[in-house]
Amino acid sequence: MEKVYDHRKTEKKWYQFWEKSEFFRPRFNPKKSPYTIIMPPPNANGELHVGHATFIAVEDILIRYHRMRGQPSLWLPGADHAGILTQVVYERELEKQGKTRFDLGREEFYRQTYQFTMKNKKHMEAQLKALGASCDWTRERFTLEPEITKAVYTTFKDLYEEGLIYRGERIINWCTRCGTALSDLEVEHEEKKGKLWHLKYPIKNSKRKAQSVKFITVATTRPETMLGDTAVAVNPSDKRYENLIGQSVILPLTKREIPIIADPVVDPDFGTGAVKVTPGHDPVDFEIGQKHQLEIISVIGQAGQMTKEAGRFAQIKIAEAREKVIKALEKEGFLERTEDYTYSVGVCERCREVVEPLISKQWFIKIQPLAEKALQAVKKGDIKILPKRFEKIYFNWLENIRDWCISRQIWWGQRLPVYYCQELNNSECKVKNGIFVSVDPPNECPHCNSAKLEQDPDTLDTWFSSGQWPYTALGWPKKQQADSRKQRAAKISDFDYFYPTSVMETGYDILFFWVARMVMLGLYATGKPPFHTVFLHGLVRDENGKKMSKSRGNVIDPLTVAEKYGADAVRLALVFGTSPGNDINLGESKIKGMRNFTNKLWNIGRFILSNKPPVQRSRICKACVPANGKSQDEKEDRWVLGELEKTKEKVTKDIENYRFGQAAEELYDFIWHKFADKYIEHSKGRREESQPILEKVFEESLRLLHPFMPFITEELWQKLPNKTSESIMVASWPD
RNA sequence: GGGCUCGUAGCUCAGUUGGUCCAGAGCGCCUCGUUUACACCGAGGAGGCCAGAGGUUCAAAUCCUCUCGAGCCCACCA
Repeated sequence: MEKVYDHRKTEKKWYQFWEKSEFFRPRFNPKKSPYTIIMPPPNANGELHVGHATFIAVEDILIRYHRMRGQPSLWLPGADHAGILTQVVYERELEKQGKTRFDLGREEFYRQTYQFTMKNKKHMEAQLKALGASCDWTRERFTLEPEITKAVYTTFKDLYEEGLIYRGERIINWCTRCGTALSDLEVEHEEKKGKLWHLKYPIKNSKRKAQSVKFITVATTRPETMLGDTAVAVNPSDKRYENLIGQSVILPLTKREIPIIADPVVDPDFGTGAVKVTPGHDPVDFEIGQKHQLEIISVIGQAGQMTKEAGRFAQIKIAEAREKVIKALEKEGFLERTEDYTYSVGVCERCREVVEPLISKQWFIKIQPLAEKALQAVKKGDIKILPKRFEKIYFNWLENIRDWCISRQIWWGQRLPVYYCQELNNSECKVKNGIFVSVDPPNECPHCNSAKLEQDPDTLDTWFSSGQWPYTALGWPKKQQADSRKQRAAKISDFDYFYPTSVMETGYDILFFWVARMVMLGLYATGKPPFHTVFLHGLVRDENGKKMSKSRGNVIDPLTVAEKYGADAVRLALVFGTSPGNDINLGESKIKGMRNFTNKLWNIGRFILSNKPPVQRSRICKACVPANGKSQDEKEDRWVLGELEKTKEKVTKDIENYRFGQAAEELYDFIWHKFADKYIEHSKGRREESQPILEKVFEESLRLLHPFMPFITEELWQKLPNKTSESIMVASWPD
């Protein structure tokens, strides 16, 4: 054995061995309850980052542990097409060639993005393997493969036919760069320094009597939207405006007459207590408009410029229009004053462009009924969220949820399974507006048999498909699909056997985006919770707790450090001393420390395995050591075996309770400071006698350590003179 | 506006239902040591009124209240 452990000589070798031996594939056994983790499918548009490495470290611990406990354990890998993000990434690639997606056209763009995605996916698979993920590659899935898409369409159709998916013209978040609608979650809010403009709206007929015109003053951060105002609202209990309610104002610049209305959402203490209402460009105003049946005027278009409704400001970009409107208002004496103001603007999560609320015809999920069940599932304890504090956050989100806009005006993704019959004069089609949903591409309209059909050009929100991942990846709804011959004989499909899954392990940042949606859609489509436990890990930050980002230059690339220090070291560094749900600070020094531990382990092995075999290799167990031997040696023996027992107990309990950081510390402390520093040092004076105990403690330590550090433990296991299985992966967990 | 997390050794963090690992680990620092497992090492050491104040208790880093600091998430802040 070399003096220093070289991970480069072992890691690849053992991964290939495991995969070839089919150790990653669970053996179907109807008598045993399976253990299943569906891997959060990485986005197939780039490299794996340290966040991926975290879930690999944690999920692989769980899977390897349960596998060693004898459960048929499935860790199902996959990749996500990641809708808008991938489209943005590939558009940037095109930009380098001076092209846009429109130069390619929809089909060609899709084809190229598909190729790009496949290339990335392949690369990511290699990265997952390099990090030691013991997932079942024979079951790997991709969100855009036909089977998955069909399953996603099936759910869409069911929801549509139950009236839970509808098409509506409503106010949505619009990204002018991406040219698509976004859900509320895809909009991030940024603080921005701007102005609060106070505008004076003249009250109609107010100058008949007096010389001076009476005004009502409203404040706004977006003066250009005043062109689309269709009311001024005040609080009904506001004494100041009591007698103005019901009157109207003449909207400056447009000369339109709009009413003064009363609505309780208006806060009388904010600003002047009077607010301009622009139902076309503000979500709150939209709701006020609905309540009071106000006209909707869209003055901002999808390209980020003023529409013809904006009159003389038409075609002008928003920012410029803002200045021009202010100038015009000032000139005409409608600008009362201006003050500095910090407000928040919505920006597109993917491209950071400012998001415009505007009216558009989109597809929505009526979410309340689904949310209610998702709430109950956690409240009743059918699903446990760990750490528990996230349950509260989950409840809060679901209790205040709004309908989910699921249509996107992008090309990359699953196209809506919605078709429009062009024979709208047919009576049956008239009733249904010629709209129908079909899982398979239809040849004709189901109502009038017309072949003149058009498919909706929109694509589905990527989270609508990933929200169904736990069951679509397992082959739902095609029940016959089974993996092994035994399964087929028992007529049990993967879905039957492995669903509901055991644990959903992911970062807390996608609790809403993904976890909550999986619960809602899983309960809806399968009638069962998609998993029993949600375990949320923290986000990885740099060694000073700062967010990792390319611009800061503090990014740790997991593959680079794995190459340098070994995948085992990186994985251990990601769990050692961490606690559930709390962020993880990671610096290279920590990884280096863990690398040192792998070397320590290696040298413990080198010491024990290079010892001459003992004169007689007696069977070692606690009972074999004289229970009340009085010699120092016997005390040492009993001590180390007792410590081993304690460690086994603690580590097992820690893993069962998801305290991986604690478990790692226990193992580190026992192996290094108790076993090596104390017992082994002491054994040097009586090597032959202590050899059986050395071997026993070493062998069990390797098994305990294996879920955390799979590679080095396998390498050492293979060197054991009396190993009990052909791989440590399939050895039993020490009890 | 609502909610969450954190504040423990110079730095980064553990500390499970309050008591027999309760004051810990890694990195860093100091002294010594190249004894045939390991210098990616060993032996020893310095260093913390567990943010502050009050309370509950026989007993609190651990539970409760408040204060002060740091960060994060949600929200219809015109």
